[in-house]
Amino acid sequence: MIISDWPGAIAHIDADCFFAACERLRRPDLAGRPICVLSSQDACIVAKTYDAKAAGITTGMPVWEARKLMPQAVYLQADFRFYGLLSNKLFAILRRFSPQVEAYSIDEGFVDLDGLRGYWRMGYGEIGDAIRRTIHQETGLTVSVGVSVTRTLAKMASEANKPNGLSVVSGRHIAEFLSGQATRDIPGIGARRAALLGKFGLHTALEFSRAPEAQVQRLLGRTGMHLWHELNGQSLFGIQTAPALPGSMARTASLGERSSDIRLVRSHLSHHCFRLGMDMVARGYTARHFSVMLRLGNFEHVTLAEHLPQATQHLNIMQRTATRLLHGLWREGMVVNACGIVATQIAPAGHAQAGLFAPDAGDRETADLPLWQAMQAMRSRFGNSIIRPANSLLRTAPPARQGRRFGYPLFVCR
DNA sequence: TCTGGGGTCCTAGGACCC
DNA sequence: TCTGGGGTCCTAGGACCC
Repeated sequence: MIISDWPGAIAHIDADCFFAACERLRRPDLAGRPICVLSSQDACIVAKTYDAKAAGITTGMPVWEARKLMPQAVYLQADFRFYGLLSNKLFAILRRFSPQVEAYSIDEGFVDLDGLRGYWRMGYGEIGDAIRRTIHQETGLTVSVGVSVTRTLAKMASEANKPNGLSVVSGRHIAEFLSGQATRDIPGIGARRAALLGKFGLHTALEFSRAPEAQVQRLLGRTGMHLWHELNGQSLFGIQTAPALPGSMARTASLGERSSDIRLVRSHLSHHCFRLGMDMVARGYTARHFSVMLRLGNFEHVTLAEHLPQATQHLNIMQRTATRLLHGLWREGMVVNACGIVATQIAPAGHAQAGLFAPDAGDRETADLPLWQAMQAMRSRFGNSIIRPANSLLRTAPPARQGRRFGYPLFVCR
C-alpha cells in the first residue's frame, strides 16, 4: 500500500518516568540517586528512575523486593496532587502548539498537528522537537515525542526513542520503522495476543501490518482490525479533546491481610464507598448501577451488582447498597483479601434527581448534598484522612473502639 | 510474579421479544 | 414435544493500558 508522506500528523508526547522525575524536580538534593515512588499503602512500586529500572525493579513489584535489589535507592510516598500540578503545566504547553490536544493519561498526550506546518513555518518533525525542548525549558521534565500519521504509529514512535527523544515516521518510512518493531510493541497487543500472532509466524509489526485482513480479523477481531488500519497509515481514532463521561468509577484495595470476618470487610467496603462518593460529589456525577467485588484467598473474584431505581450520589444510599450486596455475596468461611465497589451508568448530577419512583429519595439527595460538598472541601483542604465514616473504623482501630452500630453512618474527624 | 489500583474496549451468551 | 428467524439488551469475562 502506498500512502502519501503526511495524510495526517499526530504527535504523541510521553513524559519520561514521570512520577520519579517530579520527585527529582522537587528534591534537588536527591540528584544522582535512584528514586522509587510507592503506592498509597507503601505496598508496591508505581514508578522508578531509569537506574532503578536497570537494577531490575519493575512497576508493581512489592517494596520489600525492590529494597533487596536496591537498598541505596530513595523510596518516596506518591504525591498525586503535586504530579497533577506538573501535568497541568505540561498540557498547557501542548495547547500552545495546537488547540487539538488529548490528555491520554496524567503524563501522556496526543496533539493533532495536521495542517500546522504553515502556521509554525516548520516541518512536523521540527514542531515535535520544539514541543520537546519547550517542555524541558519550562518545566525541567524530559519527554519523548513521536510524530507520525496515526495515533498508534505516533505512540510507537515515542516509545522507540526514550528518554528525551524524538522520532518521526512519515508515510514513506512506515515499513522501515515497523520492521524494527515486535508485535508486542504495538499498543493493544499484550503478551497473550503477541503469543497468538507468533504461532502464525507474525513476529514483527511489519509482518502483522502485511497480514491478510481476513486473518487479522480471525486472530484479533475488531481490535486487531483497528490496529491493522492504523499501522497501515489509515487514521481511525481522532484526537478527543474533551474528556468523556467515565464508563465506570471504582474504588478497590487489598485488605492487607486475609480475613473471614464480615465486619472487617464491611469496614473496608464502607471506606471505599466513602472515597467513591466523595469523588462523585467532587466531579458532579451520579450513578445508577453499583457492584461489589470481593477477591478471595485463591485470587478468584466474585461480584454482585444492583440496579437502583434512580441515579444517586448519596453516600448513605451507596453504603446501604454496598452492605446489601456484601451480604448477598458472603458465604460462611469465606477468606477475603481485597474488596471494592464499582459504579457504572454514570451521569452528570443536577436536574435529573426528581424521582419518578421515589420522590422522597430525590428530595433527600438534594437536601444532603451541601453536607457531602462540605466534607469534600475539608478533604481537599486538609487531606483525605481528615474525615471518614465511623463504620469504616474497624480497618484501623481494634474492635474495642467501635461504637454501637447506627442505622445512619456517623462521621469521625481526625 | 503469588499479586496495585483505576480504567477501556470487545465478545460471547443468555433472556426476552415479535 | 425436536423446533423459526431475527433483533435488542444486559452481563460476565478476557485482554489490555497507564
